[in-house]
Amino acid sequence: MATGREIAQLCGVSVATVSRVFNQPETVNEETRSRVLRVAKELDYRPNESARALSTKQSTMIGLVWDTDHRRPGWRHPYLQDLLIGLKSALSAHGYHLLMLATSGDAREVGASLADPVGYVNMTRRHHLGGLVLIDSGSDAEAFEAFAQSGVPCVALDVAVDGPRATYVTSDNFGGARDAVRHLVGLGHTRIATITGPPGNQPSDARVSGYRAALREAGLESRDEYVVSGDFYRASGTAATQRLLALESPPTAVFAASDEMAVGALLAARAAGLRVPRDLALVGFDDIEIASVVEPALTTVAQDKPGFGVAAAKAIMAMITGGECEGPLVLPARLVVRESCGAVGDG
Amino acid sequence: MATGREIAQLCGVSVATVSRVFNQPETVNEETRSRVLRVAKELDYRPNESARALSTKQSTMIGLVWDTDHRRPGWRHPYLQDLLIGLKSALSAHGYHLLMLATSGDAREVGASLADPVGYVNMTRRHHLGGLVLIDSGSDAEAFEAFAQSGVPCVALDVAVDGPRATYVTSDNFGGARDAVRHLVGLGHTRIATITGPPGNQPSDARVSGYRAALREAGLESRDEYVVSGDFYRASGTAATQRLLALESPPTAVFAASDEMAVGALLAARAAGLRVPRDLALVGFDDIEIASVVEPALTTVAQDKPGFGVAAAKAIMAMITGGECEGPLVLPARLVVRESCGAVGDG
DNA sequence: AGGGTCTATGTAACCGCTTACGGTGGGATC
DNA sequence: GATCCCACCGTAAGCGGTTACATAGACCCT
Repeated sequence: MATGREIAQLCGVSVATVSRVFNQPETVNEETRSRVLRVAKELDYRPNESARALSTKQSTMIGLVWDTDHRRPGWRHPYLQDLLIGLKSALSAHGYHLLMLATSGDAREVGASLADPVGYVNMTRRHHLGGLVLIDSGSDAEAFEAFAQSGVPCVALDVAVDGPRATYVTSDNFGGARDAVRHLVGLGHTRIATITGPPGNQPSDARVSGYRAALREAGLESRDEYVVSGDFYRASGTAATQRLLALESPPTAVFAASDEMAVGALLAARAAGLRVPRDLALVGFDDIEIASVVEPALTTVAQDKPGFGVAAAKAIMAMITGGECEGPLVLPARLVVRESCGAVGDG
Repeated sequence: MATGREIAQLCGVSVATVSRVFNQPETVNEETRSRVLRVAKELDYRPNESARALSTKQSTMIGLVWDTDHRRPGWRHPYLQDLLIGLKSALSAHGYHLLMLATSGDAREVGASLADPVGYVNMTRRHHLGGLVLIDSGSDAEAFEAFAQSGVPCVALDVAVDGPRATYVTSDNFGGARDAVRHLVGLGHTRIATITGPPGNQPSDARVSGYRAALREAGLESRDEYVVSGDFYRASGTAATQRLLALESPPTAVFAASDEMAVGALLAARAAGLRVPRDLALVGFDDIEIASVVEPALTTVAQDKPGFGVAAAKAIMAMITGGECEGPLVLPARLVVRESCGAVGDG
């Protein structure tokens, strides 16, 4: 690889000038600049990122904190791939790259884990990362708080954080859930239950609030027995539905806080001999791929999946360049009506 | 952040000694070493990766080449998430991180794209990456070849590459397909068709070979009209199936080279008033999440998804440390029998 | 003509770590 | 007791950039 020094020699200028050509082009004479650029192109010069980072104490990398170790096996993030696509393309536009931080330690003690956010933060400093993207991995709000407080620009997904240079992006969980339940209400249901995510999980809590709000609006009482908690996984949706169906006055419609749980509910209904949507209407949340494929296709609340990545990237870049961080970013959540709610084709 | 110099001063040693403590511990006196380590711990010292990389011309990062830009919208890699989990955990064990390289250019010409592998390769040198992981993104075999030839250790997924320090990891597509079709043969089918991936796609080609081999074994003739090509997407599965059903002597069983296409086939069958598996048996490939959820659940060939990541990481690390690169790694592909082939519970 | 300004460039220190090379002291060897 | 070896450690030269500061010339003004 050609170095700046070589270019300098070939052009008869100093390395400082070469550096300036790339960093403050306006300060160098038109003719000199083009000469340097030409030679640089000929030599296929690429500035050494390590040297640059060492010198400026700033790299062109953003860290991705995604803890996979403590997950339940079988768990899949509902929209990781789209998120990455969005993140990557938005960061690319600024010349930034995404660094997936290693989580477990090794002999050299590179390690970091959510249990030890300090480790991550130090990784961040080690690599002079420009910022951090935190992917919600359950109920790690406390751990995330440590990141947010560290002063490193960071944006969390699906969990509210507070810190000097921290924001978060999340869907309009409240609104999405409210719309879903409104739709059910509009279809004539009065006994509407909900299956929630794990207690304390923020998106889940917001969805429950939306559910409650829609009931209130409609003048329907909200019964505690109709709010049963799951954990976002499919099996919990099945179990929750079984409990609901065993009630003295079982619901005629269920709003599940995740598509996985909605599928679980579907299985439970099927097992109980109920037909969906005729005997039990179902609405999910997330709009994962499965949603459109199950029989009947799942009515659900879709999130702007790549939008998460794009929004996160924008927020990070804003903090890096501007310094000020924006307030929480909430993305629209849109009800997509399919078959499981009994209103095919309706909006 | 504490630097090596600070530690050196506090310990009354030179920076060289501090460096040695971390890189060649055996060359430094027991007592000195523990003193340095203690102070390092107190100061929460973390070596500066940029400086280290600059000095050694080797970073602890592996590049991930995953071109999302030229993809059809809506396309999702069948097992990206598992792949990443596997990759990440295996790399972490060696203290390595995964860098998702930006693909599109910006003002600073950081850019790189599969169309310009040289760009990526330069990114690689810029960051002193230890190696590259190439994710198959269609039929980019030619582009990948350029990476493989660049001399950077690289391992490709699902596409054979050849180069001084390159290997690839793939499933036993041939064996998996053969098992699938054998199973169909064992069920009594004699008119078995296949829906392939895009022509030239290596996993697809191997699956077709497996299909042919199983027919040959069974003494069944392989008719050209029974081999219709798709593109891995769902819609192509539907279209292909329609063509197959319109044949004079339509098949009674279809082996699709991807689950997405199998689902497409399912839809086509349903639309044609056929019941699966009674009127048409179906087997897919990949075992994506959808497979177990559709009605009827899809019999398919499962790949060892996290295994891809782990194998890729191992191969890379072997090349980095050992120098020699291993031959192609082929992971087992296992037939999982569900309902769509008509042999529930059977092995 | 002398002084002030502005532009374009060079000089050199520095970022934090690695490593080749050389030096020191103590024990073993003859 | 001179020699040699070895374990341990320091000195200093990089790695390839960035940037504060200095310099030099051109131009304008009084």
